[in-house]
Amino acid sequence: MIDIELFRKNPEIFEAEIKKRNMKIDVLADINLDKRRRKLISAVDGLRAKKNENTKNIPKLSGEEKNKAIAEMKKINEELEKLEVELAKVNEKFMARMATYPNISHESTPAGKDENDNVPIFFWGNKPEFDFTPKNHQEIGRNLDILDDDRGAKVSGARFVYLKNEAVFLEFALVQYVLNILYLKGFIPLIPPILVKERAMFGTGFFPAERTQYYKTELDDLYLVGTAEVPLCSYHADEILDVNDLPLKYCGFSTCFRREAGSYGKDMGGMFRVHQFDKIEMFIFSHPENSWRDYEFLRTTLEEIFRGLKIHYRILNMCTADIGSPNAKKYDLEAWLPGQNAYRELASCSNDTDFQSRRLNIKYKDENGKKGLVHTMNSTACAIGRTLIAIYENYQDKEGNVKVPEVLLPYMNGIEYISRK
RNA sequence: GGAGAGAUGGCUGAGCGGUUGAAAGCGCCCGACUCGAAAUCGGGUAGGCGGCCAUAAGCUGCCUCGAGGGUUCGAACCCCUCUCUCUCCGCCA
Repeated sequence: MIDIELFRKNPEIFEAEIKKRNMKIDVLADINLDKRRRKLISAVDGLRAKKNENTKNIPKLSGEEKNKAIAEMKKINEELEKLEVELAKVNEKFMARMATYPNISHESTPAGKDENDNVPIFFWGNKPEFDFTPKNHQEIGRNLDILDDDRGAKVSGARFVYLKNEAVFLEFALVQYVLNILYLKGFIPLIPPILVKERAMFGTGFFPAERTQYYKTELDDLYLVGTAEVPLCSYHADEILDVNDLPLKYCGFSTCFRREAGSYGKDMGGMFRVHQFDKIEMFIFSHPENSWRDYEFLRTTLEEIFRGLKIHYRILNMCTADIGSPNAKKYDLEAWLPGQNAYRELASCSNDTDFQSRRLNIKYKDENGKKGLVHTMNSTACAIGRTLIAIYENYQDKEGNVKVPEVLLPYMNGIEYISRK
């Protein structure tokens, strides 16, 4: 949610932002709606003040005078009710309009029309060289009997998979490896609920913009989260954090569910784009003054995880067309996938500044008792499915076997090589 | 799923249908006392939305006692619905 006071006083900031993001919003119409709304608020408040005054006087009156006062009150009530109904309507409309406004992007976020305008800014490692044609993860996974997407489809439908045999150990090895790194950096580990109320989806900015992307339970008004970001951020909803605890760092392991509406035919087969996957997510509540410093820390932490796995990647500074509406800035980490001969997104890292904290009412209080909205930021630490893909494709050999990355060996029960059974 | 109890400020906990945004206590902040602290004394301590105003300070109006509706001139207090929490029973990883 944007700052309404800022919107009112500097609408040009939002005009510019909307243009930068290629969005179409009639800012002037919303400014006028706000004017109308405030006029109504004044009128309603005035009538209520009159009413409150009469309420105080009535007990002191008696007889004819009292009856007169009561009659007047009835008249005020009629007038008030009309105005209140109108105000409620206007207010609701205005708030719904405000909910469609995006966050103000950071000055370093490039303006762009599509994914071609994302700017690669860091590279690490080199493309591995093969003296054979590298296979894609689906082929590798099926051959080694560590990925079963056919039966996933049979049981649950397209875009569902079974991880099998060594893949299961790899998942838990990745979890161990990543959690250990994060724990040493002061992240508090959480395993959050993944079925959440609508408020959590709205508060984190996934609603109303991406409503169709998420599963809703039929009997209860609960939603399956698409990322642990939702319960991690909502964890401190309606709380005032001690400034000395900032930056407050959490990491959460969760299964993630995405409907992938609108991506028909894209990345079919295997487990690149699936409805269900597990992920470790990092989340930081930060003091606004340190927000951009903490955000870079998040990015370097993410990079450290992938450097340990020795997977070649690049970091993109995402342009305004590709960042989410709550994001002020977003980096994507794209790993090199030899089987696809392409860089593909494995992780993303966003600073949402005060957009989520305003919706979820998350504040800090400093030594002087001053309160302010915290900044929130999140990053993938490890999306298991896609990281497995990167491991399969980068660590494959001529025979189609897969070597286990060194950093995972301590957690693999002696498995060093995944080969055909 | 069945039965019962409850939801009031940072916390505990009072609240008669009409100066109750809310007693009291605790906590916290400021001041006095002290070399300093404790104790004691005095004062202050919710949030949201508007208006005046310099997007400050300050002043001021309105709203908020789980949520929504109803009764009433007037509701924290009466009525209805919902949500949540707790206890017991049943079921269950």
